[in-house]
Amino acid sequence: MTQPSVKRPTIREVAALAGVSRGTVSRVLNGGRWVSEEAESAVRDAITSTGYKPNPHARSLATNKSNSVAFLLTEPTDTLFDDPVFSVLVRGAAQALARRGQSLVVLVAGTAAEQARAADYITSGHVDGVLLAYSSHSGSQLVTELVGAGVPIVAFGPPVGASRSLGSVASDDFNGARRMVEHLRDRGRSRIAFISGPDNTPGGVGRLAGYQAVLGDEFDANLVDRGDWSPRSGAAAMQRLLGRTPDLDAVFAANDQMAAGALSVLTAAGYRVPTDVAVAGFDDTNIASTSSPGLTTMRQPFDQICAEGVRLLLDLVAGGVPATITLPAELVVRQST
Amino acid sequence: MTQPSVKRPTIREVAALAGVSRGTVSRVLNGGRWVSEEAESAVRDAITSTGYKPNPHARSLATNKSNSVAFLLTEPTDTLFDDPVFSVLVRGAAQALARRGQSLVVLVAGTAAEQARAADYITSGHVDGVLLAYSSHSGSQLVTELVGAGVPIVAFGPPVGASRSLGSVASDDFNGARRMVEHLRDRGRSRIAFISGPDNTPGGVGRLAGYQAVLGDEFDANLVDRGDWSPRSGAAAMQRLLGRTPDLDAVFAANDQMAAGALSVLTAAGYRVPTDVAVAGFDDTNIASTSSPGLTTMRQPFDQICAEGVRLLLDLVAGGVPATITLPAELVVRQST
DNA sequence: CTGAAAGCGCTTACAG
DNA sequence: CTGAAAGCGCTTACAG
Repeated sequence: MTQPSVKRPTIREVAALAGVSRGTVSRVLNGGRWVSEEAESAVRDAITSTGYKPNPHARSLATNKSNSVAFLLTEPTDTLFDDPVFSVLVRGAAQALARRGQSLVVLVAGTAAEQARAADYITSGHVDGVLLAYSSHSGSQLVTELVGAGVPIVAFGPPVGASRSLGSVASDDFNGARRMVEHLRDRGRSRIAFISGPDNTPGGVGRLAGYQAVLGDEFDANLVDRGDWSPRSGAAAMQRLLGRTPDLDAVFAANDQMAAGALSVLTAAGYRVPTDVAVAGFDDTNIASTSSPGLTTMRQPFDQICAEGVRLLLDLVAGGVPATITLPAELVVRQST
Repeated sequence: MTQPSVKRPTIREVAALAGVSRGTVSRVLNGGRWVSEEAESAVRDAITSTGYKPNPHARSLATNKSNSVAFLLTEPTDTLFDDPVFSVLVRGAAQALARRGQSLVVLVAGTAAEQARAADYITSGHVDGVLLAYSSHSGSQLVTELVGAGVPIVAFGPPVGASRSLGSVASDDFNGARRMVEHLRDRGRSRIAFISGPDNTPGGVGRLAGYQAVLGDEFDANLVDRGDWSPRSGAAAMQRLLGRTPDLDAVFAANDQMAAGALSVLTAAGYRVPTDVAVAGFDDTNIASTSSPGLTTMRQPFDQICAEGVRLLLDLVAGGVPATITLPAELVVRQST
């Protein structure tokens, strides 16, 4: 037996109570321009006394704006979603949007079926734009489709591929990686290995390039291996590196998770960290402060990244042009180096 | 210069092309009952040839259903959101909802202002119901308000407080904790410490009770300390425990994060894990498999939890009554015990 | 099984 | 500054 709940008040009730037309109420609701002071205050009083709240669907229907955006995840497995970066981005984006009266819909689209559904959902008008989380090739077809449909999109991470039509926000991977390698050198390390992310991945490219840039002539391909961002892959890469270059005295992984994986392999193999081998990561997610020893890492300014990403996207929705924003990463030194 | 994009086809175009009324198209769209085969196929053809997609806002306005639910986070800080459990729940809930044609809106409401905004958002009709993530006292006022407004709610975690009006889904904390303590005893441990979550917290209560139940007469209050779920708090609790009961030979934390914090303190203090002290957690989040040594833990069946939570909530939205579901947790043994 | 019509609750030119 | 009215794109009794 549901409550015979009284019907919610509509703009009609408010108008009647305030003694004005519905149009006037609407104008008050939408900024209050072209409304006399008396009318405005009468309307505001009527709103509070009736407890009126605008029906968002009616509004969206009339304006053809949903006032919400999608957070689109196109990675296939749990591997990447488990990445703490995602929860930080989701939270940050939701908060930044809320401040502007917009909301965030989470779309998980790893499988082909999910991607088809996501494309449908997005192009149906449920959302005004899309925040793209670390999308690599796995989502490229979907992204291409969305771009073709004219959907405003901003990617977290450096632009890849169709960058002309996408906005993007990222931390400065190149200089961040350089900074970390310099830090390791300052600590007296000379055989610095690098565990990169997957090829062609946002983030993967720039960090490797930064590493190479500092090493210059000393660059040794044997000191470089690759993971897929997961801790497990970092551990495997570390194993291979130890086999190939047992004289390494530092390892810098392109994210914290792989660094943590590398750390556990080193520990298990009897190396002391940082005495024998220094370990460094990238991101400064909670895994960095949690592992023992604590992980030295480059902190991505996630709050800023989210705020700028949201701003960029809403600009695009309002008819602006795509921009690319790069923000500096900051060195955070802990016990591992 | 925006594309002078052709207007999207509406139900009107589809009806015209199919040679039927808009009502008939609508019936096809909504299940196809009371529609002749010829009419149905004509409509379907018209839909594909026009590329028609229903406008969700028009539909919501007419049906008074939003077809989306909120994922509400009422914890104040980053501490808890950093908890990997959240990203798992968000992802799982979003996927379970997508399968049913519904979507998930993320609402972060830690501050009072955010909670007021969230209440407004929810009661405005943006969503049909709420998935409540691990809400303790911090969100109780908001929850009370929502319950009062008749909003369907399902909580992740065992019911606390106003359980009569909320549905809930949780893993079996009590028996899960019992199982873990028994495992530690099987491993020959006799001085088993426990790090609990905050008082009155869903999850915190049952796990502590399970621990106590196994120990019975041997229960020693000195072996129990408390954290706030964060790694840092687990480390602090471990420190206190070591000071108070240096003879402990195992520590069981109520979640993986606190276990990881405890682990790092033990390691730093020169204890060998598990030789000197065994360490166990709860949840089986990625932190458990990442730490070294790997953490023995109780795995929560998150996929099931999400699926059941969504089912329950949609039932409630459809007029059902609140139910409480408890799912078994599973022991996962790694190197730390 | 099907169509005509009312209704969902807003917004927005258009006159004044 | 304000009201009357059309329009946004669906759904759903109601007749037939």
